Amino acid sequence: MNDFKMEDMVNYCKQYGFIFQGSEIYGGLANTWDYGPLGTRLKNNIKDAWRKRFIQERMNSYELDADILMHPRVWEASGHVGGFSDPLVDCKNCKMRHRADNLIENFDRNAKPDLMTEEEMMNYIRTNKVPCTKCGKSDFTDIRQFNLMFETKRGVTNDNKSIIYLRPENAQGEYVNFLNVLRSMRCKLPFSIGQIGKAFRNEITPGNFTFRTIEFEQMEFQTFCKEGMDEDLYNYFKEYGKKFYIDLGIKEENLRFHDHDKLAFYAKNACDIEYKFPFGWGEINGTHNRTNYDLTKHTEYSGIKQEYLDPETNEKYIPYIIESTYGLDRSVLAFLFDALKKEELEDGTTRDVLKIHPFLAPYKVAILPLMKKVHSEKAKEIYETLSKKFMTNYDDSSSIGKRYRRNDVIGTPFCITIDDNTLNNGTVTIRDRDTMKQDIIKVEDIELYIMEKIKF
RNA sequence: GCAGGUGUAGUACAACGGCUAGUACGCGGCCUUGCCAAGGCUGAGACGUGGGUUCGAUUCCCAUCACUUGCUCCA
Repeated sequence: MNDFKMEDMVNYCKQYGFIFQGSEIYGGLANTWDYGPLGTRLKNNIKDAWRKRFIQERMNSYELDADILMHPRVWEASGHVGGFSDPLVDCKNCKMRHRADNLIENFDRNAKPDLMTEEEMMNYIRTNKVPCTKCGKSDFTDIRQFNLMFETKRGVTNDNKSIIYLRPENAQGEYVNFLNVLRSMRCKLPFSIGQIGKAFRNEITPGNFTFRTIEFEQMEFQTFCKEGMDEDLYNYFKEYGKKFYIDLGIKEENLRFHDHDKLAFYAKNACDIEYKFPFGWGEINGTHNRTNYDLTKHTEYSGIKQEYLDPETNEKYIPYIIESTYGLDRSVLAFLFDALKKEELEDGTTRDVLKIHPFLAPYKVAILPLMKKVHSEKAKEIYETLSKKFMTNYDDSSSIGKRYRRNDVIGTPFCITIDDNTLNNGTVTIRDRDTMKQDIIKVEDIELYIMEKIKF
């Protein structure tokens, strides 16, 4: 169980510079959040961990950085222009909002709202007096479409042809560059394209802090393979993803798989990794077997064959794709919830400690001169050296105990105290956040000492 | 987007139709101390925004924005 509620987490993040409300001085903008100095470090460290695990340590994995803005035809091919919207109606009586297709389906299982146009759905509801599931009356507004893609326009003209979209998912960037990566990296199947980047969805959201936002960042991993290998890879990447979180310190009991029983139209199989947030289980990763759907569609819409020539069999085929997407903002939140602890001390008081994996910690080490007047000069010297290697914090105000606490609460794994011994013998006291144990080590050994313990 | 609730320093809370809007923790500085939130002195910091009523509004009213609970939505 988490020690902190969502509200406490929002305050914590604000207080210590992890996450601030977006546009706060103007009253805030719903569901936008800005990462502060420590949050940015944490987020970047998660990206680094992911990049190391998914790109660097895997043969045949390549990173891509595709543009957010893409040709509008991409979203026609992907189905987002046609299908990424919901037909919604409001009950005029009780103000309840419904999806028109769900209303019809509930009313008559044999009706096929998927095959109806908007107008046909409306007519069906009116002629059959389909009732509101809440109040029972049948008095609805017209259907309104909510397309979840953010639109913008390019150029100075305002005609429809100039509408472009902020990408609602990153995957298409990898798909449209399939042939480019294949050729330039001389890939053989199976190979993977990973990407970290932002996506945008114009959703009506219930908030939950950074769990659901209109602008969000994802770490994606698309593996291209031959049909037949797809299910093995799908199962492999589910486990691989879970291991990623566990290796970075998330407790296993706070993670679970959630297999989708209702699949999106492109998917053969889909499974989420969920984290136990205070509001319930929430998706932090999704792995999908997208089959050859996407590349087939892009072949169709672009007229360019998205095929692989198997060098051994000389067979040409459109590869299957296993997609595994990691929500970066959600991962930040999960890591924070999992690591932030209230710890009871011997004297009965408590301290908040961010017991986060050292690889993810915003600062790796804090330099604390025991006495400001006597030890600051030496402390700054050591700071200069260490900061070339790690994110290093420097704190010389208030008592030494208070400075330990300040660093505990932001997750700094090591605190180094500079005292008279440093001046005389060249040794420092290094204190471990989790064990509270202290070691006396030589100044020149600090780097190796820390390096050894922050490995991932 | 609908319905209800809530908006006072970084956080938690207080007060008031009119005087310099208080307290605690946190933050800065100085003194003292010197290895786990010590003490003293001191400093900075807030009535979400806009309009209305009023001689005067942080307080009452309206709107708006944000947060929040429920519904809805969620590739």
